[in-house]
Amino acid sequence: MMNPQVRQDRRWTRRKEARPAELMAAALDLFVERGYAATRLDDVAARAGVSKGTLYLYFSSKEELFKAVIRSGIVPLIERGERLLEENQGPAHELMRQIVFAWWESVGNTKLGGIPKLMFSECRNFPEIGKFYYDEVISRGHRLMQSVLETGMKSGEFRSMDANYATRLILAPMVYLLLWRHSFDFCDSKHIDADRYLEQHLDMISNGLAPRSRDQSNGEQPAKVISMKKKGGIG
Amino acid sequence: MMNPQVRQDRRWTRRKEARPAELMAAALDLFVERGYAATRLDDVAARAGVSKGTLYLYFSSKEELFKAVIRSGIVPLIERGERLLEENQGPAHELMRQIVFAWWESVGNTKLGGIPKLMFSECRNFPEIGKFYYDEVISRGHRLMQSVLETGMKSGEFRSMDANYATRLILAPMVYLLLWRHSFDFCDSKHIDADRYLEQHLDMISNGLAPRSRDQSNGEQPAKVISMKKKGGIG
DNA sequence: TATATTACTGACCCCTCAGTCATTTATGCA
DNA sequence: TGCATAAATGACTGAGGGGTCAGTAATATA
Repeated sequence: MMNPQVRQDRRWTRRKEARPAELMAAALDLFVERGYAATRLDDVAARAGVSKGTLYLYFSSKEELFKAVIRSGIVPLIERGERLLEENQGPAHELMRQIVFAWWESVGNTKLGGIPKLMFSECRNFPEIGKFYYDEVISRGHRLMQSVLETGMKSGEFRSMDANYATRLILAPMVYLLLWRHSFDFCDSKHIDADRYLEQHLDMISNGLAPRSRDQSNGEQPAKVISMKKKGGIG
Repeated sequence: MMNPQVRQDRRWTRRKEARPAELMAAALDLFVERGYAATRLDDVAARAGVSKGTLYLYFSSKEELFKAVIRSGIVPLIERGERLLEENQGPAHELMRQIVFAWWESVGNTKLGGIPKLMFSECRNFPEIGKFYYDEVISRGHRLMQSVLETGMKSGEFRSMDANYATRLILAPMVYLLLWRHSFDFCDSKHIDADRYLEQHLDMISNGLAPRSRDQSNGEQPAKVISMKKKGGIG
């Protein structure tokens, strides 16, 4: 809409190349803010600086627009993550740090962070898109983190455990942070500081709740104190 | 004839007392399955075995029905959680176990588990309900877990750390499990086994990824190997 | 400047669905 | 048995919004 040439006299200009991206950006904003159903195509078009008719020149339906938003927004990101892993071979815990913060900077802390929220909300209504997102984003992201974990286990940096579930448990608080940001954060007087949250996440998954040797000595073996073995009575 | 038991000849019966609960149950199912906007009141009524007109005898609007579903479904649960904590005073790690699994049995593994998903999806569209849910459920649940954590820190069972963020990090994978169940689980060929997932969660937050002493010795201090200190190069 | 092309507009169509209400049916009571 | 009343129905209404298309204005070409 902001053409550098002086265009005040023109009612509109032809910008075939730029329209789809602008429409998708506008749609992303509104879908994230209001959800799929509550987003009106008139509003999407208005935000992109065109009329609804123009929107239909580039996207054949609301659902197609939705698909395009998801695809174009997310696929480049996961590819970037995979490249990042290939290029670096440091210790597993360092790789994990890097992935966590790179993800936060390129997804969590940008408007793209709204996409996961959107997908969680809508994937039951659009199973096809849900499957696409699962295959192209979730499972690839999962594989990425799992390979880091398994590397660390092989090297002895991490203890051995079920890598599938451990991966889910590492990713869960990250995704949860995103979902929180795009839902309840507005109710929360003390907003989450993402860096601290992620920092403490890394700290907790590596060190757990166990007291460090220097912290405290209460006469019991830490390993015994902190183990939560199955189905005990409540004492 | 005129036998109250025989009702095949009646087109419908008067059941003033039972209707609201049946309508709310039907609405919960459909709201969770399809989201608020995509749920038709005709369908809710049909599932409850009445007509749409009857629905409006008991709820003045779709939004009021939604509020009623949330309120009636969730408030008893959090109260139960608070009672559970008051009644028990075992070691912190045992209390945590109990809360985690009690929550799973009474919320996660029932149809009530759909409510958090619903709230995450819709709270931006219904800020008033979102605030209500935040105050009456989220922050109370948070306080519950945080008090367990702080107890454990005071007793030396847990190391000391920021209790607010630690609480979030403990609750996040639990809520995430719920959200997953109600969104992407249908795409996932290997469905999450909730008990194993929660078990491993308790294990990870207490023991972290650090190798246990008996697991492996690679010549470094475990405390050093597993610590993920800030901003290192990738080596 | 004249003509052809096409990006873009916006009024309109039509269906869906929240919400209404006149009517019908069940039930308590005399 | 009949009447009064409340519970339940389902056809109806009107607004909102997805989707269309005849027309208009910008640009390319000559």
